[in-house]
Amino acid sequence: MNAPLDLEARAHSEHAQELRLWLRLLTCSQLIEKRVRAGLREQFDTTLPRFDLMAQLERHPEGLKMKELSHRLMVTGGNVTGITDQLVAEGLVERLGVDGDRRAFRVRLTGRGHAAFAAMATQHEQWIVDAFEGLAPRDLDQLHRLLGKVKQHQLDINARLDPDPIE
Amino acid sequence: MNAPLDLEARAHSEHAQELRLWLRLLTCSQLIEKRVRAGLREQFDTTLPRFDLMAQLERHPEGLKMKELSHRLMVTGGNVTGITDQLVAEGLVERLGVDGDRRAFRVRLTGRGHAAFAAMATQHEQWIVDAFEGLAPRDLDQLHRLLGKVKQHQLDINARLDPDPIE
DNA sequence: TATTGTTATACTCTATAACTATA
DNA sequence: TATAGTTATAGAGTATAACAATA
Repeated sequence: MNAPLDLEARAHSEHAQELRLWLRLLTCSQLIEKRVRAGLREQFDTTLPRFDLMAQLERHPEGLKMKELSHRLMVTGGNVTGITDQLVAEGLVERLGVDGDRRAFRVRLTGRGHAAFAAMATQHEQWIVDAFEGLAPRDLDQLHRLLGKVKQHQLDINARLDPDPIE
Repeated sequence: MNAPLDLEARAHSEHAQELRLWLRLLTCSQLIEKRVRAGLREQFDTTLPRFDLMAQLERHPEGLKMKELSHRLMVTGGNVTGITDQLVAEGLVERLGVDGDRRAFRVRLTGRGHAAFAAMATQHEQWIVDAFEGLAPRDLDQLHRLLGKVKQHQLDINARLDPDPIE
């Protein structure tokens, strides 16, 4: 993996404050994400989208429908089918029928899937703790709070651009 | 594009503070990046890696070697070759010889490339200003400062894992 | 021998659109 | 007609490894 020398080169004008902030935000998330992806690949032979799908299912022991997964993971339906197929083939998740709608499935973690996710989540948590160990708890709080404003603003923009509210 | 409902579902344990911060950071950067990528595609028929490569060259009017681009963009050499080939084919960048080393090239923006980048950069800047318009200047400063700590810590970790200093 | 850059290849992730089956 | 999910396809983005030319 190369060193991130100069991604911030994109900043160049009178709105340099926002640009520099964005490029720094992007660099931070890329650096952390690269380590997480590499770790998932090397230690668990899996990928971030697969981990994220399993994380959603761990939160919803009763299972989630394909459409719900698609929404929550911010990807289109075909991708969820592909990732789910892989996980089904490995016995980590299963598709169950939905009462009253024979078109739909609930996708749920199997026992093996739950155990496998627990092992990955423990390691994942350690990577993240390491990534932020340089910051005081007060800094963590402040960052979380400020990023909350940023996140809410993005959601507002998306809602305005694409008035497709959450069911 | 779907709404990012519940990516923060990954957080689940006693280190919830770090996990929630990480997932929020990731969500923010994904939301902004998706809009930037979509805009570059729709309005300029280009991609983020191409934009980033041109941004590096704009900063270095004398040109950069392929290896330097690879380092700065955090991708491996083959990718830089591919992106550069596209941009050369469109007349936006050019490869020039390097005195004293016939293996290497300098890659440089052409006049057309410079003009094309200027138009994209103006629009890009507006997307980013919009993305952060909900925050007070004071918040922007604070975020920038805190993310500076995060970034530095990631660089320290990478330097420790991969002692491959910048030439 | 090491380095610069290219080529070839493969894999993951993604979006789009056409499709099947149910509703 | 509309919806849930699948399939097929194409393209972006990436890494790896083998290679040619030069140092």
